[in-house]
Amino acid sequence: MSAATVSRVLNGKSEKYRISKKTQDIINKAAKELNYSPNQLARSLRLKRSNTIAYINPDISNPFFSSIGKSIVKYARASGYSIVLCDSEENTEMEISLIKTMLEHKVDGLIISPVGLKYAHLLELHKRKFPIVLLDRYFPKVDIPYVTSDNYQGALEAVSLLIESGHTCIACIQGLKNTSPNNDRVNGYIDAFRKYGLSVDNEYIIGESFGEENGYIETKLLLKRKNVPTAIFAVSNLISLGALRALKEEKYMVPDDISVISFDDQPYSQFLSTPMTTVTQQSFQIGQIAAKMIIDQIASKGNIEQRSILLPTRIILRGSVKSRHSHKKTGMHKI
Amino acid sequence: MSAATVSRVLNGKSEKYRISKKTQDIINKAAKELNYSPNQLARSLRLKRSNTIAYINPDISNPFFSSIGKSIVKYARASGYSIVLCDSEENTEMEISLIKTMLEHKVDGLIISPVGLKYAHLLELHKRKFPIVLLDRYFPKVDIPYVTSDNYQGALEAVSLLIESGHTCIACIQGLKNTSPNNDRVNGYIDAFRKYGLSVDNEYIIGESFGEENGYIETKLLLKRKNVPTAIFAVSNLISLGALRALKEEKYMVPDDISVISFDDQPYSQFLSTPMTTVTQQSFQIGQIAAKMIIDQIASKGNIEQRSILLPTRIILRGSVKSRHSHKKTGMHKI
DNA sequence: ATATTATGCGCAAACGTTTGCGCTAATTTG
DNA sequence: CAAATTAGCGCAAACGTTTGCGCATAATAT
Repeated sequence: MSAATVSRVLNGKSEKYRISKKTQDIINKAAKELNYSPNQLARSLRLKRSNTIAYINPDISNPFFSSIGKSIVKYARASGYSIVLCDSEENTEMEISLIKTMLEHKVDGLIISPVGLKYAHLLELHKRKFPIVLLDRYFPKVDIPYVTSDNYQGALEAVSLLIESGHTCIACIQGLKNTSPNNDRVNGYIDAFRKYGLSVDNEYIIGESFGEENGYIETKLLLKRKNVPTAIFAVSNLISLGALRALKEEKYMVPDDISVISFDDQPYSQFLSTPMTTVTQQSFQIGQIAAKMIIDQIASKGNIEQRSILLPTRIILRGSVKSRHSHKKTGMHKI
Repeated sequence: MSAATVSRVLNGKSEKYRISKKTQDIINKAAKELNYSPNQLARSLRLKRSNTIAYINPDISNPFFSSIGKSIVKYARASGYSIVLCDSEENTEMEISLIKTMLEHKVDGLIISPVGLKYAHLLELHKRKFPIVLLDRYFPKVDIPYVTSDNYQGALEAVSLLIESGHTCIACIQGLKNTSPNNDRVNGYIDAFRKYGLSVDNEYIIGESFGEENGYIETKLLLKRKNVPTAIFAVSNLISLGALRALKEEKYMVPDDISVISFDDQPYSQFLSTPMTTVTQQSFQIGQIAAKMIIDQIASKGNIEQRSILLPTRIILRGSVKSRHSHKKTGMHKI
């Protein structure tokens, strides 16, 4: 029984290579008995594909990314792919190094939530027709396919809600500058002001990272200003958590002293001391779509022209936004 | 320039094989220029090691596991290993299948937070001297090395706190039965009652999964009993989240109507409508230790006798536990 | 000048698969 | 019964490394 025959039987090519039923039985039985399992390294080496996809993101412990990770892993496995998870720690150098490692490991494709400040290394892959899809953060100037939420629209609606509730001094605590989700959300913030004919004060667009610490620090500073804003638009779930920490320390009540609205809904959002009004993303779908896209790219050997996907967000109204219209003053009427 | 020489130079074995400085330079320069990067599949095939470790757990989107995942990934990478993350979805069949896949991919070792109901497949690996370490869930009957928290002690302290606060009717909403963290925590619960000479009522040990839904359902049922407990001991972070959901629906206030204490601290725990008293685990250390252990096993080719590690937990006192002692009745005095 | 030792590098096997091609034996056809 | 066809399977190359061994050539010793 040559290795060749074994290979053909075990890979269901008995038909094609006319392996007799008898031989098939012998091989199958032996495989069972010896508990044979193929060496995927050798297989991948020969086949030039590894059935492995890498998912690189900036912070696995962020529930936003971990839930996306879960959906990727789930969908990919159903399609016969394993996922190698990497954490770039919001560091582009690390990201580049991880990609190199993944390429050496011959992953078939790459899903990446990049740090988002540089794209040369990603563009090069795409140009080489290496399967790649961006998730969450993308590059407007560059045509690498991506899937993300409609961050602009989400922010526009969130801030509109604040304005319609009578707020005019609204701080925007942003995440990492010059990344697409941040830009889009900040632009949504700005355009909401425009929409209502208000001017935006750049002094209230602050912050520089998606992390908790940033939310904490910026809120602390905010509360020391002479004009403390009446509302905060937090650009990520971790930022709002940090903001809450600062507000609590400084004994500000939400929403009585200050309103808060946050991007990213989480399971706990409804149980916060004041349940948080959030703009929620369809993270499970995002992951699943990204997985589907990368697998399609792999199947077509990078010769497919893929359209990027923008998923709608949705505002979940809870108690963290207070209306500043006194019932007597307001001229607004519910219909 | 033969492949052999190139290999030796690029792997720093020029000394050993007496490659001339001149040749080294030529090779190094060419490698730079051609942007050469080795094929790790071929390398692994030849070397019989892949510099890859699998981490299988029951739910990546659970922040407990994802933060552990992050620390594993971080430590492993620093030691030159990549991590393949798998999600068994609390399903033993899936777990077995994932392990098979990982072995076929020739991972060098396996860190696993098993479903915890069966261990034959794990024990077999260990007996074959395949590097494996259990994380969080382990098997008392079996000597596979593990790292986990001192769940018994944590539960004992948590429930003792409730009892000392004057609670006697305390529900224990447990997770997946017959898994070690669950057993240990339930035993801690029971022994706390014994310690104070109280009898435990098995009717109040309920539940069957670590998930949110379980916490919700069991709390719902609990609140319909004729004797509603005055306190709930939730055996996981997700269970307490589900409990909160039910309590809110049924308009029970924490801690005035009912006290809650939960295993697993989370960043948001302090911001809940009543900040939650929790028993916190050192998840980052758990991940790091597990990574270190598996790497040591790999280095020793499974010939190391490893001791399992039990990390202490710590109670974080917040507002979700109410004292039922009236100040007049109690004979207890602060010193 | 010859024998010895040191230096520098390539040959070829091995890792475990997959697959085009071809060989033998069995079967069918004329 | 010979020729042609078909059935059934193995040979060997290829994937890209690593490494023991050995072969030249150069340097040194005698």
